[in-house]
Amino acid sequence: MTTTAERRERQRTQLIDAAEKAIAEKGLAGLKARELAQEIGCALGAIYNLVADMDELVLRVGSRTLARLDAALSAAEGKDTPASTDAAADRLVAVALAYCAFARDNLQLWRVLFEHRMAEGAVVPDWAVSEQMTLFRHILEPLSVLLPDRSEPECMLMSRTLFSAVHGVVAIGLEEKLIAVPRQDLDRQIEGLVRLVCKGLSVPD
Amino acid sequence: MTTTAERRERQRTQLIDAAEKAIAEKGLAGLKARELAQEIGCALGAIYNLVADMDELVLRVGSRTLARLDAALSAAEGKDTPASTDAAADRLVAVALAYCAFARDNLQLWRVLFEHRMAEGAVVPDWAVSEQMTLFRHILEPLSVLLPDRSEPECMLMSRTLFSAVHGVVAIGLEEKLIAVPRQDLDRQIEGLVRLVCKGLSVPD
DNA sequence: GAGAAATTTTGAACACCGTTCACAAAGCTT
DNA sequence: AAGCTTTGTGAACGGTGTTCAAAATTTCTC
Repeated sequence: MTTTAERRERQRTQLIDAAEKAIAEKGLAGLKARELAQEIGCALGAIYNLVADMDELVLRVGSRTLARLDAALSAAEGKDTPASTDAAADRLVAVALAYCAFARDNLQLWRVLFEHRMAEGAVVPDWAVSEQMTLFRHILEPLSVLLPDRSEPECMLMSRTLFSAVHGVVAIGLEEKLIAVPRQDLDRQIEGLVRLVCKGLSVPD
Repeated sequence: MTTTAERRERQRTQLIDAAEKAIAEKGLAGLKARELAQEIGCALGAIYNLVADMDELVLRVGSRTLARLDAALSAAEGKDTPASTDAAADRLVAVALAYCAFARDNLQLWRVLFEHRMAEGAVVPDWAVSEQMTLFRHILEPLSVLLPDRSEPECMLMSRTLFSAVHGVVAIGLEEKLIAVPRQDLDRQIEGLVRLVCKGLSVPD
């Protein structure tokens, strides 16, 4: 016997599935409540029994994307923790390139992680925040090897900066604006940037 | 005697003024056709005699923002072209910091430059593209001093990468997401990043 | 200048959006 | 089976950008 709660949970999953598919195919602007209702076979208003509003739905899709991104980055780095600075640099490069590859392969879903701003005044839920933070271990760990004599907060700060820098190159590179790094040069430029930073960090002033 | 064309041109300017003000105060989502019509004292439909659609209006506002950004960057760099690599690095730092300051002081208008994507299939007009390209001279010029033995296309590529990297740090830093570099550390991190890259570029492998 | 023709301005109407809510249907308890 | 509670429904609401027949205005012609 399927309880009401179980069925609802299943339907909620269907809804997120449909939303994920819609965003992947048509972008965030292509996410329509009426289409979703038709897709999962329920009334328009029923959607609001499954999620509070469209914002929550987008957030849930983002959560999935973040989980897949985490998996992709984990797969990219070698199993063992890097001991030498060279290995740490290699690992940072691998993570950056994996980030770029993921963004390319999941363009629309990845964009949503950043282009979606909450409705006026609404606060991002805690679970969404902590999900984002866990991703930083992929950078923080190798970076700590490169910066053995800096404090943990300082390493964290540098992690954020490095992430933001690589993210910027990827984000603008995957737009088709003319100011962008051409797609064919993207991987090379990203690797170059990360190696440049690693070299700069390990060379004394 | 004011001809029809003159009056129309004046009204178009009023419209862009109103749109600029609305975006600066309330963001891109706060740009409403009906409010603009009321603001400039014309009928709703009259807007479409002045611009083709809202996309064009946003583009025109962006054009103004780009012009002010160009002026801000020009003001930030010293008058004379840098001869030494040190001076070139200082200039790149100054430009990056000026970029950050401009973004901070013109947050909503600056965001529009990047977050606005054209409606399906519509192509960005040529004038908008060339405007963007001219901004690169602020980076390309000092960078050429730092990279005397690289080809011009290679310098251009490096310019795009460096711009994208700094842009990423600024863009994420000015969001209030927790993954961001804290605002108080932003300037320091940007300077650090640019100096790191400059150092890496001038040191032989 | 008067009248006709062309042009411009108007705002109601249209298509579409997310969201709500009175009501109908279904499920559950007694 | 009856009554009560929970859930599903889709028309309706307020909002958006855009259109277009008609009204107002300007321009042209004689």
